[in-house]
Amino acid sequence: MLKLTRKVEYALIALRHMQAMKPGKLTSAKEIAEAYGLPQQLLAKTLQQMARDRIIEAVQGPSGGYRILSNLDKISLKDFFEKLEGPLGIMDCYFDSDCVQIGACNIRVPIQRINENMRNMFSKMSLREVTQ
Amino acid sequence: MLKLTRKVEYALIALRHMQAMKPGKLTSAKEIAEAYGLPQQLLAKTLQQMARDRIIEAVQGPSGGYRILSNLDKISLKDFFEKLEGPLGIMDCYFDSDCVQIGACNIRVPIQRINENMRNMFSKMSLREVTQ
DNA sequence: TTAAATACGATAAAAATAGTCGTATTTATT
DNA sequence: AATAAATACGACTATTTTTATCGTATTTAA
Repeated sequence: MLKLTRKVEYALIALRHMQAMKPGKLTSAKEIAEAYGLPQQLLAKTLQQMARDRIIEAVQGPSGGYRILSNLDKISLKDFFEKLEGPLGIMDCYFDSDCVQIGACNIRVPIQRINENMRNMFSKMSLREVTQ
Repeated sequence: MLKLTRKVEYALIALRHMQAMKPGKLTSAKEIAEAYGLPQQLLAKTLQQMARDRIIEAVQGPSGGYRILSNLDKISLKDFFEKLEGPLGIMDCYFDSDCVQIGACNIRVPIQRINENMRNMFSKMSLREVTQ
């Protein structure tokens, strides 16, 4: 309950790994996968997604790989989570509107209050705090 | 991602329903299920669990049902979630130790920092804040 | 005695997550 | 120019988790 997905987990591991290296130096998906025993293909997809989101930069070809692109201080955990996994909320009704409950539901307002607290909390934490 | 389960959702709906009634009055699982269009048996199990946890009280026999037992001000959301779903944490490594990573993992410490923040946040919110 | 309610283990169904496969593209190296 | 090592990514499969149902027992008011 209230769990992160592997995708996010692998992303954090990879970022932390990249951050520990000399600036500008590239790391490949294979290298990270072997270092931490992660499924390479799945990790690669996660890295590709982060590249699309401009968090990291991808370099193709042999001796290619990935390196950190953004300033991780400026990315909140909330934004990071949402880039990888979509809207952050304790319950779907926060952004879905196809809930069958409609009028009957009696917890929508309190749930949104919890959501706000969560989003607020993750807004205040930067990605660097986690990766450094 | 970072979602509540239905069990918790149903529990909150039920609590809120009971709280809106005259003190001491009983409500049945059937009544709540019909009012909010929830699966009765699953809701019943959730109510039974809350009864075991002494959050609500169960009365058997016809004209039986459930009613609030605890002072909801004194139950934190953290305790409530953990009673229903077990330890609250963004990742299993917080309480599991059978993670294959063992030494290799490089995000255990930062993850635990996030966990602490989450637990702290939910410790500060009472169940009543959500149900009132 | 009956019926309406809780209690709960076992199982089934559905959904979400995790992982793999195959193939295309890019590009440094030879 | 050919090769090989890397990223890119859609489609698919497997696994796990969540959600829901079934069946039966127990309690107790009427």
